[in-house]
Amino acid sequence: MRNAELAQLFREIALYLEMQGVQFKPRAYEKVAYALEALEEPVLELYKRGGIKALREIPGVGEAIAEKIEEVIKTGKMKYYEELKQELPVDVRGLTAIEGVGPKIVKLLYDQLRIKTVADLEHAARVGKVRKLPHLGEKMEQKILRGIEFLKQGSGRFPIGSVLPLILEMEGRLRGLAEVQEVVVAGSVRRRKETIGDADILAISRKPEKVMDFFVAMPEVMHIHGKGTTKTMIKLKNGMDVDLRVVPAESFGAALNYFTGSKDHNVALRRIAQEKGLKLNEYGLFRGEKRIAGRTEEDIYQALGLSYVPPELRENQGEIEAAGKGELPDLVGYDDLRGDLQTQTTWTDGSNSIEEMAEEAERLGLQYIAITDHTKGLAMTGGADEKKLLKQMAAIDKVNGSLKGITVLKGAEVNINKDGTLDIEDGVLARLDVVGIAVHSHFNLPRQEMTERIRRAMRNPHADILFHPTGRVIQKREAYDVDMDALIQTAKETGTVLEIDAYPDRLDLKDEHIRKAVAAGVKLVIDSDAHSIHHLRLTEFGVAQARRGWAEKKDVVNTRPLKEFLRCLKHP
DNA sequence: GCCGTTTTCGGCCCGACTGTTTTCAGTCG
Repeated sequence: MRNAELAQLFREIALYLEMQGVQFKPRAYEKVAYALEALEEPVLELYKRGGIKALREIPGVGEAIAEKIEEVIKTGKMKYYEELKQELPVDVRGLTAIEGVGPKIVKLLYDQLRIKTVADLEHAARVGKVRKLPHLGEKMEQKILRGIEFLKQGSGRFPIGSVLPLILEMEGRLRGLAEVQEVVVAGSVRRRKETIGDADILAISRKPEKVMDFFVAMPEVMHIHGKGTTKTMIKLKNGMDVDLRVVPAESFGAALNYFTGSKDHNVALRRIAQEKGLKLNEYGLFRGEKRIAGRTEEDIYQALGLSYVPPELRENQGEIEAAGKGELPDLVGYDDLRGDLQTQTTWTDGSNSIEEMAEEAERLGLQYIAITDHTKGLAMTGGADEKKLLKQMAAIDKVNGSLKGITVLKGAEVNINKDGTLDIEDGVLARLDVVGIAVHSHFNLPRQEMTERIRRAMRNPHADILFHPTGRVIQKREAYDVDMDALIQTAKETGTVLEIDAYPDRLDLKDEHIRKAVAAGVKLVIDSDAHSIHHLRLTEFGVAQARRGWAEKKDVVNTRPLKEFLRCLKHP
């Protein structure tokens, strides 16, 4: 059983226990579910390596849960779960996924109407049975039907690249109001998570009614969930929920901190406040009745004895401990990049010429750009063979002759064959400035074989950068099964640079891999993977990803000037 | 059920809004 499936099992147990009104245990199971999802190594491997003792090393896993995991590994089943399921044989996960439906309502629906599935619920709501239940009414019935409709439409999460521009535009409109003194986007958008569930916007205003009226009147609004003077919640036509909160100036920092999250980071901060005899909420940091901080986030962190934690790090993954010791990383900045090492042109599947790409890159302030069109293994893109590559090199020489402010590097996105060899011969690779290698086929190899395949390719003395190392496409394609620890190790040994592909559908490496790579001293590069001039600016998402992985400027080789950058590559 | 410079028991983050209430439960973040 995979980690994600096991996590789901525990999450369901948490829901069942909540339905029964059990105290505290649901949190314990939920916590383990999160921990399992965050775990890089398959639980099975972990167990094989260290048995039940190793399982207990997982945060939140104690004796009872370790035994339950062992039971699943040995028998494929969990008795405790089966019993809970038998007692209340309902699709808790499906039902609670409906907006406004939680475990208590699921239980009510089952007890009163024998509703087990989303389909059952939809039917009951359509014929008007739901509104007759205690605590539910006509409005809840309608809300449930709307929630079911929305669920049918999709996952409910949006890749950050698809929503950030709109959110920033809405922020800008609010900023333009005379009644608004300050406005900031908080939530997972501010933390620059890979996908966004909903957006939170905070504002300071003395006339909140007017701000809320303006907000709900925006043309993108499809539905108003609720509207008050401090909190208003809407759904946009694209399906995303956006909350706007108006807070007093003296609490703005506290509110910003609170609504930026993550939830885990907040909980940890509150614990620290508690230990100091203080109370932290969205209105400020209090000693008794007295507010001792709250106007800015900086004040709050300082009052808690912590250095300021950048939003991208706020996941309770050790940043609070580091902030306490003054050991937070000096993160790579959004303006630090000097070059872009993965771009495609009309020579293959890009839509702009070498010259157009170079000119746009120069306009964006870059000093160098590598042209890395596909190679022959990717026939559908018109991938280059050796001959075509040599021809393109000559074309690049010509462009370099006419451009002054930027250097165009000769590169390629070379296919890694199934056996780990490359699809361009070494003699030609040797003549390129930058060789990127990437997997574009045979995604379903077993873990061991895939790992060996890529390691072999990395050992090629010409292979400078491993492009999009896991191959995932967010919400479309799973990462292929590969041992990333082994790849990081090989990158270290061979001096191969690992790419953070900034294209918002990829964001590959993931944050936890970046963090491991940084810890191992592996060099990173942030690329746009641009297929047109409009994509070149997408590197900002890669920088965000790098920051979420604790990367510093020194870890990212394309923050360096050209000559220094070239010295970071292999030179056989 | 987990966890521990309050370690083997007694805690476990906190508040807004809705819809249903007639003082609050449930959901959400």
